Amino acid sequence: MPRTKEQNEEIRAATRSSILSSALQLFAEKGYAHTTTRNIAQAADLSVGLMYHYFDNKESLLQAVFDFVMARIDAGITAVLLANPPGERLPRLLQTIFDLLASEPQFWALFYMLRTQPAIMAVLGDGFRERTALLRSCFVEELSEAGREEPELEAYYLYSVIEGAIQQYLLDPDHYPLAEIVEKMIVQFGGKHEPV
Amino acid sequence: MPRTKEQNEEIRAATRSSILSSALQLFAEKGYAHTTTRNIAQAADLSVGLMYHYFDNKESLLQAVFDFVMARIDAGITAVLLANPPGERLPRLLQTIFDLLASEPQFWALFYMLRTQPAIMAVLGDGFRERTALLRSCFVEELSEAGREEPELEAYYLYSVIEGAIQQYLLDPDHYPLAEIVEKMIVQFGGKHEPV
Amino acid sequence: MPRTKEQNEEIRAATRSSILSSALQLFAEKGYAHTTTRNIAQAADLSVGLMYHYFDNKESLLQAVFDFVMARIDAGITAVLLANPPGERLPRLLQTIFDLLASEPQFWALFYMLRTQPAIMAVLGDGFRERTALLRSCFVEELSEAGREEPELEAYYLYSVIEGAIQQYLLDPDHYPLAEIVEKMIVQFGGKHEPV
Amino acid sequence: MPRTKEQNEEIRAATRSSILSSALQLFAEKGYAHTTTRNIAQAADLSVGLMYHYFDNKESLLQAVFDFVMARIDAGITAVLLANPPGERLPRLLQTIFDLLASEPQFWALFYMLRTQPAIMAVLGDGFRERTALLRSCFVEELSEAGREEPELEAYYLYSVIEGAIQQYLLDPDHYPLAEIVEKMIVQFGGKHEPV
DNA sequence: CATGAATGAGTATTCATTCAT
DNA sequence: AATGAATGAATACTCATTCAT
Repeated sequence: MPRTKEQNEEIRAATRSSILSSALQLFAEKGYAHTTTRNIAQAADLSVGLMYHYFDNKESLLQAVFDFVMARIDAGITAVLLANPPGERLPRLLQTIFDLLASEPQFWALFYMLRTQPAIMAVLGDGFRERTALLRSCFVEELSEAGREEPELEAYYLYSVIEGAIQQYLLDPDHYPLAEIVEKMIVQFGGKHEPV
Repeated sequence: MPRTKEQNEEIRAATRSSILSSALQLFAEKGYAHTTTRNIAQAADLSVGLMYHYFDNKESLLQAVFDFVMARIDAGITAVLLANPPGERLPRLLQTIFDLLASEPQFWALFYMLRTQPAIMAVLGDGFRERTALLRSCFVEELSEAGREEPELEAYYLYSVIEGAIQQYLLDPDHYPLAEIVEKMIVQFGGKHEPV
Repeated sequence: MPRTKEQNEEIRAATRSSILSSALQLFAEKGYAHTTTRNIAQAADLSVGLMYHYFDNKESLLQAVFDFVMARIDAGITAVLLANPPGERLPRLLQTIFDLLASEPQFWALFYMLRTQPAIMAVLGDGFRERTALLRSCFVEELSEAGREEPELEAYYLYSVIEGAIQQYLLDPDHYPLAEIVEKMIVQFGGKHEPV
Repeated sequence: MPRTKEQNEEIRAATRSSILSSALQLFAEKGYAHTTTRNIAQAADLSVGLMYHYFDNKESLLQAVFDFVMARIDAGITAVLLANPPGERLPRLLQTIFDLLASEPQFWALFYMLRTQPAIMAVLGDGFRERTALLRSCFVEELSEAGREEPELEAYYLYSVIEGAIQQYLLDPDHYPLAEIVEKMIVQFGGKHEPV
């Protein structure tokens, strides 16, 4: 008797997810080029062949990992946007981003690793630019609502601080004063602008 | 007639430099992993074998390229330090860094590409951390001299803005408002702190 | 209610036949090596696993396809032999062969595709040689009955023309003058030999 | 001191030729799909990598082998055409073709093996059709010169006998009466047509 | 100093076949 | 009878590196 469709889909979902997280782990740890498909299969405790039942090739696995990571990030951001009124979201957004950094540093390590690889940007470049634009436009809206004078420019600036902070943290997590830096960001951008 | 020693050394220096700049160009363009030694040799217009007379292997060539780029950056920084008194160097330092970014973006592209590659950080990691610490200690000194209250923390923050700005610019050079961002940095960190 | 034995056998026969014709189609279209078992299963609209209930492996499926094709050819030949007296069968045999070529070219395409593959001839070689010998001995008998002087040699010659014609036709069905060629064969070999 | 250009070209020519003949041998013996690149390299007594210095990939090696075989066949045909006046070339052409068959059967084995493989015909198909058309037009000319009534049709017929004979011979070289068959061809097509 | 022919270990990918359900 | 998830051996191809000349 064959497995039912539901059984199969469960199996597929579980295996797929196992491959994805092994791949994420390894890509972040050793880099895309230095991670072999065999590495991934071994880490996910399955055969190479099976991996290819789930993903067409290494590149589309990368794409899927990227989407997976992005979905995680998006989920956090969306939750903040839904739970807070415009103009008060910035501190929460920052908190969300940096909480994720502390809890899942490999997400961001992967993110930046991919973003600086020309060969990979050829594949994922548009995805990256879209994300960046999206998040920055969030910032613009918040800064705008908060009555800041140059929301566009400040959004660029803020985005730069965030990215810089994330990467500095990843470079040396034990010494980078993440909490204070985040607080400083919030002070600089998060409070309502009180004109004299 | 055999070449004199000087002629030989000149040739060696020129060849070496040609290899280095070809490698830099290609690494920045296609990434380290996707650049073959043959690519580099062709770009530098010499045989693969000869390249191995100049560099032991691909990794040490990378190391040399890195040193080459760093020397270039250091030169600019040192010049600023020598030409200006403590407490007034910050704006010049920023200007120097971002001038180099505009004129030689591939320097920084390579810098960040390498820094996000685990496999490469295993080789160059210490170099990176040293540079970072060095430049940040410059900032600390300047901020300290300028009478800022939390020079250490501000140096971290400033460093983060700089890195973020550089990478945002590299991601989309045509739209990133580099000049305004730099100006904003100078306003935030470069002016003397005037206590009320 | 479980199926009766007859129902089961009917299903089996139908499934088996469906696999066979899918395989024939695909082998002829893409070649044996380029046809995957999955391809065949999909074309026959069943699972890979089930296919292996019907055929032990790809090779034995090929064997079965070959037998199937041969049976088809044999049937035509036998019918001619039964319906006509010795000495008058040659034109009908030719007609039968070339009618089948026009109606089911993939039979012959497969036939020759297999026959020129060393790896396949290792498996099917004897079968091929037997068929060839059988058909040629038919020719010998006919030519002999018809009073030709060198029936053995002429049978070889005739057989060669037939094979050449089939393959030329398969190479370029739109231009090869099949009908005229067959007619020429009949003129050359099919008429009674009238000694002066 | 590097090798001179001539030395290199000599080496390249020798190696290339060695690869080609090993590939021809193996393709003919085991078929294209069953011959691995490693097989070829081993047979030519060199490394896999080196093979790829000479041929871009397996397919282009096949193409080169095909061209090589064709050049050999062409050479024979051209020589006959040059050495004999129109109208008298047919017997010589046949002799040349079948001499080559006897001396280098693997040429023709390869030829027919390739021609019946759909996947390969996708690559070499045009080459095959060109050759066929060329040789047949030779026949047409000869038959025409010789005053035969239907040179076009006879050329098709003749071509078919030739192909059939070659393949029958390859199927069973020990028993196929090649010499007699060729003689018969010459009798049928090679003599001047003497109208009553 | 200079060349490029040569090596071979390493990698992504395919596919016939098995087997738990 | 039926499914399709799972296996892993096999294969084309790449590339850093060496070395004879």
